Amino acid sequence: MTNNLNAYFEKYLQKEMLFRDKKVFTMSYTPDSIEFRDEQIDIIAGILAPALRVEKPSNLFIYGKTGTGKTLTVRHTANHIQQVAKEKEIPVKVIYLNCKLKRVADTEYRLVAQLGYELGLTEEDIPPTGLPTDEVYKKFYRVLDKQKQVVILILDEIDQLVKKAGDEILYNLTRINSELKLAQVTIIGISNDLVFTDGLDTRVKSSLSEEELVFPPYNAFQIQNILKKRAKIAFKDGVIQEGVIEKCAAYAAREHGDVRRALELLRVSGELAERKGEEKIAFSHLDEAEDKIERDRVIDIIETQPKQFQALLYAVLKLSQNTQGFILTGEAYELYKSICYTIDLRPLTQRRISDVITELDMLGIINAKIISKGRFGRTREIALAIPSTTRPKVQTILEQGLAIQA
DNA sequence: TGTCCACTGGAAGGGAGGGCTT
DNA sequence: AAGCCCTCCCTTCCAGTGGACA
Repeated sequence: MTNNLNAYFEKYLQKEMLFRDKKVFTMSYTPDSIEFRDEQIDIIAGILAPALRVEKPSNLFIYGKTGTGKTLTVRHTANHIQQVAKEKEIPVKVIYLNCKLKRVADTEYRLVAQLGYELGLTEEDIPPTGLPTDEVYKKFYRVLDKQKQVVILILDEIDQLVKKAGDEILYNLTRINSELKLAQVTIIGISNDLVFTDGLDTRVKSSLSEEELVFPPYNAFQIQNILKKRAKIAFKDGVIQEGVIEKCAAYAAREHGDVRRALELLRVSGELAERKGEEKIAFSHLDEAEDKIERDRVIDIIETQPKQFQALLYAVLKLSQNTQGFILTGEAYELYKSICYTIDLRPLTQRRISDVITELDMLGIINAKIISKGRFGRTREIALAIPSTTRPKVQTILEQGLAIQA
């Protein structure tokens, strides 16, 4: 390769590129118009409109599965309101927070701190850690209440927040208005979890869902439509083989109508085709892309896990090579312990490992199901949720990460 | 029918790592 | 520097449990 580098780059430059503009594939891309969501936009706009009269809009709760356009639609509508407010000098402020982002808004302290930052406080006012939580609240209230204004607080993936930090935080937030003299806060909660509110404190529940809105999944036709529109911007003319978009949409529709998936699939297909120097994106690229996306996701997760998690995963991997069927918690724990001893790592307790198993399950790296073996106790059946083609690679990564000689 | 296994998962708490105020 | 308060990761302790078996 070294000797041919010039030739390679030369060829690279000459090669017909498939992409015209990749920005439509980024998360932050907002199309001028949002397809198939007029109804939802109208409803949201109607609910938020009182903000323009500096009255507090009702709180709103939005459900819908991933990739159904919730975030996009809400932000789109809220931005419009803010735009109008700005022109007419009406004091409306929109704050958008994604509660899932680690180290941003996944605990009560950090959420409130983040809200403070959004309102102009700095890390000097609220350090990332250290203050009592109610002190952070006070600082937040103070900056919020400095002027008469309506604040629209959009909490995306709010279910994640509650799962990690409990629902007390929502209780505090819904009561926030009674603490304020000038400002008013409206909360828009967005959740992927359709039964999320079931577990909430009833007071929180009723106050948070003054209004509710459900985003249905897109159907195959709608996904197709959206894909075509974006593909027109993203790719040069005629580089997508007939039927590829349709199939892409069909995949995604089957997988719960997730447009984000569909877009990613299309992008990766394009990249694969381009890298191979092909002129058209074909069905084969679509299949390859599906594989690659899953593989990258798995590898990315595994590489960033702490050693303890990796050691456990290695144990599960080894066990699933040697035994047919399921692995039980006890077995996995025993092997994990002996792995720890050979690599000089202090093993965690079984209780902790139990939580680690749950975490890996939630990441989709393993499947763990509680079963009862009657007289022989209750435990979890664990199975690796990694496609067999990816396992050798995973094994190498783990062996490197843990410094194990194969 | 009751027993009893091999765990699960809740509760409490410790201590390391951080930063605050005084 | 002392004394708080925070989060995160972890341990210890323990009550709870579905269902095969006696």
